[in-house]
Amino acid sequence: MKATSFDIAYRAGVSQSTVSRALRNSPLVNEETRLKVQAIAKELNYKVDKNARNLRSQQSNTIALLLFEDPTSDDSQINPFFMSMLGSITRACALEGYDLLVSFQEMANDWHAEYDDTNKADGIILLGYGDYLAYKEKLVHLNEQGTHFIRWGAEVKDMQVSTIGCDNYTGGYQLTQHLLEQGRKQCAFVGTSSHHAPEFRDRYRGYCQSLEQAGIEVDANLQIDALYTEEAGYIATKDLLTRGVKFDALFGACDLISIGAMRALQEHGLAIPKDVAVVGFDDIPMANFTNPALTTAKQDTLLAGQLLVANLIKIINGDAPSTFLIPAKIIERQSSM
Amino acid sequence: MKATSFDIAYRAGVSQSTVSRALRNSPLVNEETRLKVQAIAKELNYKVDKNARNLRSQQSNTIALLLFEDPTSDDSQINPFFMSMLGSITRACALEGYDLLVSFQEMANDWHAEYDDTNKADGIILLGYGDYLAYKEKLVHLNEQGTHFIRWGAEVKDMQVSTIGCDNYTGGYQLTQHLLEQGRKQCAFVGTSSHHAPEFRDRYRGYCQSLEQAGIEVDANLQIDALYTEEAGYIATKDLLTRGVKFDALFGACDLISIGAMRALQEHGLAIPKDVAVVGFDDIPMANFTNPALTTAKQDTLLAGQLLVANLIKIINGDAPSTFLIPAKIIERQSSM
DNA sequence: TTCCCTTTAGTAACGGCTTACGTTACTATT
DNA sequence: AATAGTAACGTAAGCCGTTACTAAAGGGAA
Repeated sequence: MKATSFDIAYRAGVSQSTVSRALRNSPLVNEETRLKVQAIAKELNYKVDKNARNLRSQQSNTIALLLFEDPTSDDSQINPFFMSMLGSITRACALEGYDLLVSFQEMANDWHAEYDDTNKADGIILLGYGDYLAYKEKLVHLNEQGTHFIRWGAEVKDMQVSTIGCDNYTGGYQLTQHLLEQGRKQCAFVGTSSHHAPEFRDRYRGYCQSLEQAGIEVDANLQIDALYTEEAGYIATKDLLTRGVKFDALFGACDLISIGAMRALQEHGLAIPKDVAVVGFDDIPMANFTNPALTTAKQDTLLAGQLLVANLIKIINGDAPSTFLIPAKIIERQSSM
Repeated sequence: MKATSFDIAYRAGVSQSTVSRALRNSPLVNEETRLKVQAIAKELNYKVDKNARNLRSQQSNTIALLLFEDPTSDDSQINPFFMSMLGSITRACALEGYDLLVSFQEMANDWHAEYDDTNKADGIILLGYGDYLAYKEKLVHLNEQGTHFIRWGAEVKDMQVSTIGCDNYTGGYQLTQHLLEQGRKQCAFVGTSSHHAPEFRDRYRGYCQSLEQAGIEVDANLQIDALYTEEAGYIATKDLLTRGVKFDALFGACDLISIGAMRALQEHGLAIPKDVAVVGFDDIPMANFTNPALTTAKQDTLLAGQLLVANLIKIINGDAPSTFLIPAKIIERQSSM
């Protein structure tokens, strides 16, 4: 049978409340008593019952991480970038003394009331892509309910929402600059530019800015939609090629897209980077192992995780929402040089 | 303020216990009453407080996943294979109605008393590599404490422990068979063969079995230690090459090792698969994107996750521990053909 | 009508902990 | 000596559900 604080109290000859205090190192209990209690607790292999503690103190010391995947993938791989985020968030939580509840969700579901409301978690981290409009609606709900949450991604306009995100705009700008510096003139952009994927849109805006600044007109024919996956990148690039569009550089809106694009290019007999220089975005582990290795904009997932967790805890403790942009760092590899 | 079952009881004109029953669809409450209660609950946006429920019912409907990483990596990438496992476990938990608490641990820590004991989780899933001896010791502790747990990996001898694992032996055998069928004669094995890494050892045993069966003597010079990482595979292979060992095939004990090995081979001016055929193990996402794409033994992570979760739940419900081996499936790609 | 069985609710006892408040025994103050 | 202050505990009231036990009402059989 599991020992309770009463068992300890009995053996120590003190009241149960004293046990509770002693175990929490309260200054209200005498050092001697405290040591005795703690010794007995250890002996009995006692562990505080988290449910009881949480119920009483009305907080769980737990953070819920909701990971949204794009709807097409049921059993397929999760984007490695989010996996990396998950890793750093896990670590950050551990450091801050919080437990982490992980849950994969689809946007359509009623996730917005499942954690904070039930006292299972003190706050929620939102991570992932998804239908942006539906998403925004749910964020409003969360705000109305007074749920503590923070999200990763591009800023949400017209709303007071804590957001940690990458500086996609500058990242997109710098990547394009890099391509131009390599002497490339016609740079394709594979990835949607619409507001449904705000991160991609911002990268696209950076791309446009760079081109315009260099006096190059943005050519709509050089942009083609693609969402998140290797397959999407492959198909879109294939499409571009069969349409006979000419380009000597290709900017994939995320690494997976770029990897798919490289596959399409190589199948088409094009050499990378000789015929087409390719860049991606994210710096997923794979990027370093493609052939040639992929130039990309690294998002600092370690920092991102730390900021997400630290700021969420601030929010839990009553601070106002705040927003941070993390700079992206260009990692130059062979695919563009 | 958050609504409690008392609030609902008051509005519905029934007792709080009736509310509790109604919300749990107990047959002890009249249909009409039940619908009324449920309607009010919905209206008030009521959610059961998990802490109270768990405290009372002495179970948490939560599973804890402990992920062990090899000690060298602090902020580096987690092995993609485990990430894939994590994904499938998450999904399996969701399907079974369990929440998932994720925690990264180091073997050295006191993880063996942190979850089940505190009623935070009903059971624990152990995942990852690590110092096997220390690990085994902790497993004994867990067993003594009556903790409900299950693990992924090679079987642990002399112990009653539920284990789900891949059939590493047969996988290793088949991969080697595959290499032999390609006409390769001298096959290097990069990966430790010691009992510290039981998965690797089993793969090595399969490798030996295949060679012997083909009448080829196992050459100790062709085996070199390497643990888990790309870097380790790179260094080990480099070592092999500088020692002037001749081989026309290379079996990496896991994909990351093989990827590192391929890097070393290519730097050394060797063509894959022409000069050296390479195979790996795991089928991590990267394996499909290396150049050339890596032939490997796919571990069915989806099935693995389901089995881990399903069997853990059985154990939680009082069933005896049981063990399953999942077959590996050879995925033939260009690196060996 | 009487007795018994069902159906449907209500009452109240927990689950194990935190913490506000009350109590006791001393020491310090005037 | 009377009073105040303090350190160190004890008492008990919750936190919010679940569920064993009890009760009331209605129906059918004898």
